[in-house]
Amino acid sequence: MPRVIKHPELRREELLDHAQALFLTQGYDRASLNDVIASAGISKGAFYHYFASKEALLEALADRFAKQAMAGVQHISGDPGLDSLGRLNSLLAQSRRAKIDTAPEAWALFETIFRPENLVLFHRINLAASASFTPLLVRIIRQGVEDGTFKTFDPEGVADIVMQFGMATHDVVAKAINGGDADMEVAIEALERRVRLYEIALDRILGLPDGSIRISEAGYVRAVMTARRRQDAGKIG
Amino acid sequence: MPRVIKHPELRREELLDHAQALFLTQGYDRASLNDVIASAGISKGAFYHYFASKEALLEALADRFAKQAMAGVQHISGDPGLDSLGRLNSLLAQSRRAKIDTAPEAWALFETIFRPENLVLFHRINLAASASFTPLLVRIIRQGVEDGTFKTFDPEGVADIVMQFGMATHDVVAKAINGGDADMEVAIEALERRVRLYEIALDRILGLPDGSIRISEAGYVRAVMTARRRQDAGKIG
DNA sequence: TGTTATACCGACCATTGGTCTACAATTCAA
DNA sequence: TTGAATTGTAGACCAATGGTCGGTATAACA
Repeated sequence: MPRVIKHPELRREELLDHAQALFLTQGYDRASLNDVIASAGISKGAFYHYFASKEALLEALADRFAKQAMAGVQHISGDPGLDSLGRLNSLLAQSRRAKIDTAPEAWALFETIFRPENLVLFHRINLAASASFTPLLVRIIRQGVEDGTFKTFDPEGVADIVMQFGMATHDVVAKAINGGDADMEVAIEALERRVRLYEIALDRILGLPDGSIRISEAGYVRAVMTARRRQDAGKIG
Repeated sequence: MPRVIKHPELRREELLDHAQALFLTQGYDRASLNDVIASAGISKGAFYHYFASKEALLEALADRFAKQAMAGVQHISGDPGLDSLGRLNSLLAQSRRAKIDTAPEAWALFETIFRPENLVLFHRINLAASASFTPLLVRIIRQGVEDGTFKTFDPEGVADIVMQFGMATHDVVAKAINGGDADMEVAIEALERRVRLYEIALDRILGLPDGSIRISEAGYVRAVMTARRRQDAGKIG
């Protein structure tokens, strides 16, 4: 094979790109290291020059996801134009949008991504995202408790619950898809219904009137997906 | 190796026992099939006579856990001596006790069990348990909604949230242990605080006055663990 | 220019989950 | 009691996996 030398940063990103595509479509376990390096057109030696192990690759990938998702969210907790509830809503909506936007392939490949073999990857991503988001969340909830908007004795705990709700999406969709009919529409329906439940649950946990928390923009998932699909169809057809 | 033939049921259970011990202490991925068969003193051929794959072994193990956990819980949803809230409380408390009792090794090996490598196993156990518990939970919640005790538009969703809370224990403890100080006392403290939060969260999600839901029996985990430890110490010393 | 550091290659390795053939132990009909 | 079918067991074998290693080409810098 010809020897091509690239800027390290670039090569690293490339590797992450290929790993992402493979991990998302096949799952972390099923996608072999050989697949990754073949896809990236690189040798084994080169790979291990950049990552200490397959595990480390996963870690790095999750980190990148988390970092991307955090972009443009940092400012919210200090935004003077918003009250506590506004900040919380803003953060939730943004994080949700970021989640969907940073991995649109994943959401487009709805049926394949939400499979048990992706548990590990998803968990890692959420763990990384959690590590970044939680402090922000906690700060906002604390502020809300202090100014009397929210009512809870355990802001960290509530923040964790919020993150849990986010992670649970995976299981909700997985259940809708794998359990019986593999209909995408049904899965989306289930997802949106669940998000509505989470909103109200959060309202009540924080002692707010029903309807205060607004996570979802109705139809956003569907919009992203169908846009993607049209795009893919264009590519293939 | 000498050829020893055992009653199939027995051998199967034995295999599950050894698998359980290894999976719990080393994690599903790290414990190799060879480890399992070596531990069980059996050949590869024999193993594959009982299980179609390593995956199937995991599945069977999770099923066994779930089945054990379900024992003595079935009757609750029809208990005429309890109202909706009583049934829910009874179910939650029982399931929690079952969870701890059926895998006391796991809870005794607190530090080793709550590690990332056990994600897969834990998820499988909870999935299996979930499949059994959820219908019961849903039935109870539905009853409560009908008789006006609970207030929610999505009983299935609330049931899922309850299961989520149960599963989240893993992450709570994992965070307390892996993140910084490996102090067991701290981990238990965090766990019990979290359970209290879940209780109140559930109260509010279901539209009940704070303090209605009672999942925990304070100190139960600690009691089981210290008992175990004393026992182990006796064995070693 | 020479030399050190970096990026890269690919043969090689042990281990893994899994298959297969051979054979021993049981079961049970004749 | 015999003997064929079934069930349980052993272990050699397999392809594929994640990972190592010695070596080489390119870049960076003196």
